Amino acid sequence: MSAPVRTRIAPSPTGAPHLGTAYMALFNLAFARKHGGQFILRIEDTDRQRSSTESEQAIFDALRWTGIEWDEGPDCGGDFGPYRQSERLDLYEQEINRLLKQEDAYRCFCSAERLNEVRARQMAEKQTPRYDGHCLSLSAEESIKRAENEPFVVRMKIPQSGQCTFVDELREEVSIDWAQIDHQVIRKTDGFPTYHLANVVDDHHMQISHVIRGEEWISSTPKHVLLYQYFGWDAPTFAHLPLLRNPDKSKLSKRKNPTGIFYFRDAGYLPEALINYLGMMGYTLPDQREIFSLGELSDTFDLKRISLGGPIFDLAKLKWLNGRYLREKLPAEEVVERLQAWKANPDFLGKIMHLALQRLETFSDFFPLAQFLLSEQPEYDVETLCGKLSPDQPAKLLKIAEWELEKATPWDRDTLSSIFQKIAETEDIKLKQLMPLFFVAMSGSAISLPLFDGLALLGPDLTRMRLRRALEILGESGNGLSKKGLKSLEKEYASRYGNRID
RNA sequence: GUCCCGUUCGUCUAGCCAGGUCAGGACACCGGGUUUUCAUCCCGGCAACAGGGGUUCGAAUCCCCUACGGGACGCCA
Repeated sequence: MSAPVRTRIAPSPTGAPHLGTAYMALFNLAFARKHGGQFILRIEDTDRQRSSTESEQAIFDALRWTGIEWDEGPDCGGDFGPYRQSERLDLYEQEINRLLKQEDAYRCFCSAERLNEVRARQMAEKQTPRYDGHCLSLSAEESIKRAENEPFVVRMKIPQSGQCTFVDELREEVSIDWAQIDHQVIRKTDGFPTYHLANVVDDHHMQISHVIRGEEWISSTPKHVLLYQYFGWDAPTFAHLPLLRNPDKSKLSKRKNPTGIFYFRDAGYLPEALINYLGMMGYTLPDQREIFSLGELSDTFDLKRISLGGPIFDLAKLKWLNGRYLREKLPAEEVVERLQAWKANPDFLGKIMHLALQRLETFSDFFPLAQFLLSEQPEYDVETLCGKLSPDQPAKLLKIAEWELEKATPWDRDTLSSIFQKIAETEDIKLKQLMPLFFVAMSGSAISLPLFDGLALLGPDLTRMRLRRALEILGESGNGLSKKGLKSLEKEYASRYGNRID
């Protein structure tokens, strides 16, 4: 008589849709399907600064592209909506007030300055940074009164001692001392709930039965468990999956890997191969077959078969798999159709033609010119890349461009153009001298189609990989950035461009 | 720093829960064959139980310690 299985994926619409989202979605979906349950997409847009509707749309598009489908979500509705947290504020407010009334939470009026001081002192004394409970002693009357004209946050109370023990489906019991847990803010000054509160409230109200999420959440699970207790709700079953890793074993990051789902689309991978590959990261089907569809994964899916070591995302194996799909799973006619839908269509070729036309004498001239827009990565040697620049310059300029391009919104010709002009100015170098480097990094040749238009067509994900590849080539030839050089460049960049690297 | 999680070939992993196979498969790499080239395909090879201590007739498998790796420690999620 167990409750129906309902799983969810809860991405926040900040930045480009991440591979990790597809990875978690895949297992949530497979689990739901296996048990005849529902899979829900919920948008966690409680960060007002960083959330955007473009990003939300991109999540829909990216997941749809991979072939992952959700039963309920902001775009398709469902019986437990709305599925966008920014549309559920009343519910959170009501639940927060309940916690306040129960005295399981309290208002905190501490200033950011004071909190920073406290944190700095604790760090200096090598303690775990934690709220010191300053506002905990406020009386109910005083708290309410001050709230009328002072900004405040709401924090949840945490037991003074003892530990929280919860069951993770994949590792049995996990225990964490309450002393490790901070008095988590559950309502921000702007009135929005934080992740922890909204997540628990929504999972309950949406009747989520299994929370299958990344390992990074293990340490905050006690907060969630405690919230369920405060509310008097049954907690869902938790299962924390390993995190995808970079080749150096750190958590997969776009600094070291392509992590945007669109990278794979734009670089010419098949969604079914990508999904298949993600499915074999940390998981094997009972019969150990390596080529399988989402449906086949779902039919036999068993959470317990997940292996806990964080798998390294290996492009080489993904490519091999993609090749097998291309030559074994799809008929040639369909490959042609897919190829057309990819970039060999009038729309995309038209955009390139717009740039190439003046440079054509015959049709034969077209594809060589367009090649860099149709390939994953052009080839060139380090001499071509460096051109007339002094040896220490290319790496520095490429790195700065990589950082500056992070901020390019929208990703269009004019934005890109102004970014490169800014770099030229700040570095006190003529744009004309600066450009050959980027022409080569992007197209493999100093002579190519207009760069900014080209980059605009290429998109941020492919562009980033090309910059990185150029940096890699420089590194191999001994002209790269040393660890130290990178550090000092970061500092220099922060002061000169007024921007931090995060 | 503190806490939590993890650890089988370079990489993805099977085997572990219910101790007993030359520790199996795949990618990558190397060699050979097929192919007018290349790729595909086929055959072969290289290569791992992190270390130490227990329990046991017997440990990759169970227990403990150490090391290493990762994650978390935000009014981000």
